[in-house]
Amino acid sequence: MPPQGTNPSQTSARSPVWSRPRTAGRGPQPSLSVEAIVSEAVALADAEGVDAVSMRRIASELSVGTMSLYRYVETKDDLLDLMTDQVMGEDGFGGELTGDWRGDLRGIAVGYRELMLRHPWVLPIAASRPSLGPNVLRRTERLLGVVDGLGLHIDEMSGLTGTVVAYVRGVVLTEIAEAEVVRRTGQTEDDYRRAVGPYLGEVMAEGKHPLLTRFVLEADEHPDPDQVFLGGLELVLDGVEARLERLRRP
Amino acid sequence: MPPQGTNPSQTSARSPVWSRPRTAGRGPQPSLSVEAIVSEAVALADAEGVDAVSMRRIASELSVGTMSLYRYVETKDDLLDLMTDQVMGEDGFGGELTGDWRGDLRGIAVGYRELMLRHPWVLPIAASRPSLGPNVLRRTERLLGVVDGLGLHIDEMSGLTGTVVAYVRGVVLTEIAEAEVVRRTGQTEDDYRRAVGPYLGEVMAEGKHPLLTRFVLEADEHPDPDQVFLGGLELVLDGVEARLERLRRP
DNA sequence: GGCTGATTGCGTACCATGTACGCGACTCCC
DNA sequence: GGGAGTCGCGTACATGGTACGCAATCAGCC
Repeated sequence: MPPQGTNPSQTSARSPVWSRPRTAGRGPQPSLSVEAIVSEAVALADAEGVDAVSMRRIASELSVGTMSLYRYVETKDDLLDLMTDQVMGEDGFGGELTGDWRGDLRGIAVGYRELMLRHPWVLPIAASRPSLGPNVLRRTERLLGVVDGLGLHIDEMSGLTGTVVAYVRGVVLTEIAEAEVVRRTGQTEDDYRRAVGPYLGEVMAEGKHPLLTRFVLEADEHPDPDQVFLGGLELVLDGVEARLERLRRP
Repeated sequence: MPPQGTNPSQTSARSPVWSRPRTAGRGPQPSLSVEAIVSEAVALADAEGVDAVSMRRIASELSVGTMSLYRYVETKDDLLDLMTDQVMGEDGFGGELTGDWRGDLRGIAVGYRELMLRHPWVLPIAASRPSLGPNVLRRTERLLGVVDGLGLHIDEMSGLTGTVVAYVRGVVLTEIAEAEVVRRTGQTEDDYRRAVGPYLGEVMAEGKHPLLTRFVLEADEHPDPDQVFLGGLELVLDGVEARLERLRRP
């Protein structure tokens, strides 16, 4: 990554991947396709983590020279955008909305979390400027649709849904980080607890952390992550409900 | 990073940084200290982003050979843990709790967000297994203290506070990602909007995305991030309130 | 006061990354 | 059949973390 990172540069006008021309014409038959590259990259990222996705690796997996990939994809960031959009379409968006905002919102949140757990590398990408691929657009439309028809201003609609999305991302961020540590170091949560146990024992013996102590001694050691997520989600949905009521009788 | 990433290895028992012996003794006077290294690394990360924090760079900033750092710090990951804990203590934790759970929780959430915006690199670290440094421990204790004395089981206490924390992290994740893009590419949000405008125009013209269209046309173009965050936070706190009421009368 | 052995600083080396550049081979259009 | 545009890709560069081993340094013991 050459002179980058310190240049408030002139790149300010790159057009989005989605609207770049698909030139056709004269030369030899392309032996690859953007789709093939994207699919391979997704498979790699899912199986071995984002770090495994290097241009060299993708190329070798496709039995192709590294630099050949750059005939199809402008930069690695573009590739990541394309990967994200592919994956955002894979679950068919979860079917029609029912009109029950609470159920619909819950369904979307659950589906979004599952998608990100299947493809841990999407979270950081999805959380930055949305790469406006067709599938991302359809998802956004559907999400806003949940609170449509309730007489809200668009800013309120995006505020409500945005809050739920933020919660989902926050939870998933932690879950992914944990899984990532396990994948990279091979140290499971139990290993960790054992390694940290003696130190925590000392800390508890000091007596300055009574609640932490209660937590270590009394808390459920293996809470079901799904239940934890769903519990917090209902809490957030209660918050949405309260807000909706307040907005409807001013 | 040599043979790592594919080894379900035997590392399973590394002790936490916090409990490693500080050997003293025979040799020459150390010309550095862990603290000096950590401080330099934090300064660098804040000023130029995590990517600027390389062992070579820190060393050169301290006018010292690269490999000298490894006499004080075992790996870069350890260094990141140490950096995190340093930063977690910098705001004095925000003073005494008032006993008003809603105000206290709001204060902690606001402070936590500010801390992460000041030091964008902490989020991914804080979200994975907590590096149990002294400052992190005090923060955790304080957070649990907010919902202490309400007669809740420790699992409920950690569920409630965890949900709030997840929301904060989700919001901040997006804010940081945006800032990071600006820092790295120099493309501001307005530049982005301009670059993407024509493409979005086409999409809107198709007519398949009425809500997205409303959003583009009617939504506040420059919402105050603080207000957006606080708005969502109140929503979540309403959810907490609802949950508390339900828990208190079973 | 000199020896022993631990500790410090650090140069060198290895492998991995993204991608700019430019060359030769291919193929469609005229 | 020739020119123009495209494809595949080898080479090269700067950047990253850190294993290894050597020389300089100094505390403690005799």
